[in-house]
This record gives sequence, structure tokens and C-alpha cells, in this order.
Amino acid sequence: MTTTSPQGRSELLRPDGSPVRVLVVDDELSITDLLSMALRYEGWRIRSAGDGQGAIQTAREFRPDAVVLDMMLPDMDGLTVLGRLRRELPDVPVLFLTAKDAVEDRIAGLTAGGDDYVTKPFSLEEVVARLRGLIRRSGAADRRSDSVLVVGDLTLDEDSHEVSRAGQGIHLTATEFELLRFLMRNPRRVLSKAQILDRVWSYDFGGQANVVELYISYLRRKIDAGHEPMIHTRRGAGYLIKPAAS
Amino acid sequence: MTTTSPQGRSELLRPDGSPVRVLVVDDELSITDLLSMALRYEGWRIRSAGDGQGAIQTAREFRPDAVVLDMMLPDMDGLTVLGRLRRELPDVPVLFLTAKDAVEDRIAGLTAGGDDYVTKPFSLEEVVARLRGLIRRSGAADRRSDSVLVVGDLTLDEDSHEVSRAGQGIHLTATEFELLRFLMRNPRRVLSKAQILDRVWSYDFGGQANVVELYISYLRRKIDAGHEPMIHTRRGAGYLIKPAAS
DNA sequence: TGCATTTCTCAGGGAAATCACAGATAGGAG
DNA sequence: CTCCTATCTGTGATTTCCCTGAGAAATGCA
Repeated sequence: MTTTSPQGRSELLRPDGSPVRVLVVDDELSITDLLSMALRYEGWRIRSAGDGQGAIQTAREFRPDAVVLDMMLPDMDGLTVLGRLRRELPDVPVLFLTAKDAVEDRIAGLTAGGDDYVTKPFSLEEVVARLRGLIRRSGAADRRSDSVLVVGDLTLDEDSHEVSRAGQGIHLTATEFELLRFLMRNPRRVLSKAQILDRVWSYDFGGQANVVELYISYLRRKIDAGHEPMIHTRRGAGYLIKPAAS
Repeated sequence: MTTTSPQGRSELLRPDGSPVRVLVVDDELSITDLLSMALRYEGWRIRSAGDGQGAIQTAREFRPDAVVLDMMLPDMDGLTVLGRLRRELPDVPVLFLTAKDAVEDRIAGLTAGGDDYVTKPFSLEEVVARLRGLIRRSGAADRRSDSVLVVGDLTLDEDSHEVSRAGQGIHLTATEFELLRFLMRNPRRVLSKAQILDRVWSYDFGGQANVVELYISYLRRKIDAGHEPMIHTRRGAGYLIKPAAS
């Protein structure tokens, strides 16, 4: 089920109304911390584990609705962990974390059962979006929840990656798409450049902070051109998106 | 009965609305795991067994609507298992898994009764498609569910393997056909190259990921040539198919 | 066996996306 | 009004991703 909180954020809930539970497994503490924080912010209940052994144990008693699993663990192979997890929780969807250069290697079969993966270094938006997709499709959350974000006459479909304003289709690049998704998931809320950088760009991004300005500029050309602007600058604070009407 | 979920995936259900039940029998754990995962994603209820003995027992109490049966089991011959299965469940359709070099005659005789087979290594699309066909024809699912996929003016018949666009017949090779089927079973949804590789190519495929690009290229020549394109690239995300109109 | 078809690898070319840099522009304080 | 600073955006370098031709290898079929 999808509810809308007073702040306008929509939360994914389980059919009985309780929060979604997610288990995060990674041996790097900085990663589990980063992910736990971001996923808690989504309103989800989070547990984390640093190795395969702990993952199995925690899964057994925590019974998560989804698992984020690093394929590179100190004590056992990712596939072994996966196998044991499946024995405990046959239907739980798994989001794999994998090194970029390992993709060719043995991702084979990983996405076959409806699972998914992201490569390190990832952006938090990407992880959150894919987790939401997995949970939605697994049926742990209400299936009727859909994948379309709407703000005013602007719509963004997370499945088809289609964006349109006033019925007019708009082509966005991957980064533009993620930025707009982040804005639209937080309508009427000012997002600082630092927040945007942290969510939309990879955690190891080392570039100039003004990429955010640049991409806001790109978005405006595509979204706001010829319309009442929806993307607004709050000088010294950040950016926000809101319906043109108000 | 065939229902269409909000995401556009169609599910095969039994006449009373309950999910279809499938029993998977194979002694290799990696195979039962892979199949269980993929078939659960189809919305079916899955049980698995690792030998003939377990297969019979599970069949007795699970009463599946279809069985996936490896012909090479540790404890007894495939034909023996089949015989005992038939005693328990006279009408259940069986999908045989067999090594490529297995005696064709023997299998040919078996499939005369409406059963079917695939050779190892198989692709998941193939297994799913054949199972759907068996279940549909057995009457466990509503018979009115048909086997023709339609997206815009493009049609694909899963039974006859005929494909046509705007009434014009198109010849596709086996791989092209499976790729197009996978796309058409997920219209308007972006499918990553990894997903495509995992579903359409055999589970032991160890080659370059750019076969997907290559086959997309082949498909475009045959499907989109001289028409408004239906196959679209989402750079950095994957591919999707949708009606030309929108 | 020999031919035709299909599948796949490899590599070059090209287009698109990302980003740094820097000059232009606009908001706001005084 | 002027200056300072934050923000915007044009240009182009670099990288990444995708497409496709050519041919090798595998497969199927007569």
C-alpha cells in the first residue's frame, strides 16, 4: 500500500500497515551505515549484518521483506549466502551489490528470479528505486501501488522511464532522470545541493559541486521550457519542485 | 484465466483463482533454485524435490498442476518416476529436462501424450513458455487464455511461433523469437541487458554481454524496418518495446 | 558429407552523456 | 546604485555506451 504522509512523501507499507523490513549485508561499515541511514529515511525498518553467517542468522529471526546483499563477503561466497537465504526465505527479493568489473563475470542468473543488482559505487537514489521496485513486484507491499510519480501536470514512470509534461513526452538522460525522480519524490520540499549530490550521484563522486546546478539547468530546459516553471531556486538553500498552479 | 496486473504482466491462474502449482524435480540444487526463483516470479506456487522418492511423496500431498522432471535422477530412472507420478496424478502434464545428447526416440514417445521437453542447458524463457503451454492445454488454467501476444500492430503467437507486423509475416530465428517474446511479455517496461541475458540465454552462457545488443539490432532490422520503431534503447538502463503510436 | 543457417566474437565507428571550466547573469545587502 | 556572491549556462574535452559489419565457429539439415 502507498500512503501519503503530511509532508507529501509517499511511503511503501506492507498490507497490514506495518513498515517494510530490509536486511543490509556488507562487510564495509561505511556502506552499511550509509545504506541504513538512507533506507530508514524511507520509513523502512533496517537491520544490518557484516558477514554471511550473521546475514543468515538475522534473516531467520528478522524475516525481512527484501535483502541488500554484497556479493563480496569475508566469510563465504555471495552465491552460498544467497542459497542459504533462499532456504530460509524462498520468496524474498534480493538486491545485489557488486563491483563494476565483476558484472560480466557471474551476474548470470542473478536477475533471473526477479532479483536485481547495482554496481559499486552506486547512488542512493538508484538503490532506493530498485529496492522499491523489487518490493512492489514481490507483493510484500500492496500490488496496487504503482510506479508513477505525479507532480502537477508532470509525470514520471519508474518502470518505463517515461517522463511527460502536459501529455508531451520528454526525453531525459539517466542522470537527469534520477535527479528529477529525487525532486518529484520530495515535492514542495527544499533540497540542498549537498543532499542532491549525496542522493543522486555516486558516493565516491569527486567532482565539482556545480554539476547539480548544471543538471538543474538541463532539467529546466526540458521540463519548464514553454510552461509555468515548476523547478524553483531557493537562493542559499537549494531547489524544490512544485505544481505550477500554486 | 489470464489476468493483467497493474504492471502489465499477465498471470496464469487456475479456474478458481488460486495460483498454479508446479513441482520441480532435479538433483542439482543450482537448477532447482534457479527454476524455483524464476517460476515463483511468474506468480506460481513452487515445490521442489531432489530425487524420485521425494518427487512422488511431494506430488502426493502437493498435487501440482504441472511437473518439471529431470530425466537423470540419482535414485531411480526417469521413466520409473514418471510411471509412479502418473499413478498419483494421471492427468498432470510433465516437462522433461534432458541432456542434449539423450536418446531422442525415448523422449519423442513420451511427449506424445501432450507432455513436452527441453534440453539442458535451457533458457528460462523457454521453460516458462513451455510450462505455460502445457498448463494452458491441460485445462488446469482457463482454456480461454490464449497464446498470442500483441503490442501495437505486432503479434507473436507462442504456439505456432508466427510473428507478424501490420499483417506482414516475419521470419525470426529461435533466439530472436525468444528475445522478442520476452520483450513483448513486458511491454513498456525497461529491461536491462542483464535481465535479458538471464532470461533469454541459457543459464550456462559465458559469452560477451553484447550479444544482447547484437540481437536487438537483428530484431530491429526485421521488426522496425520501414515502420515507426517499437524497440527503444534507454541508454544506461536497457531496452523496452511499446506500440508505435505513443 | 557438404551446404545453409544460426549463433557468437571482435573491433571500429559514432553518438550521446557527463563533466570541468569560465564568463554571464541575477539576487540581495548596504 | 554598487558590489559581492550565488547561480546559470555556453563551449568543448573526455568518457562511456551502443550499434553494426565481417567473419569464425557451431549447428542443423539434406
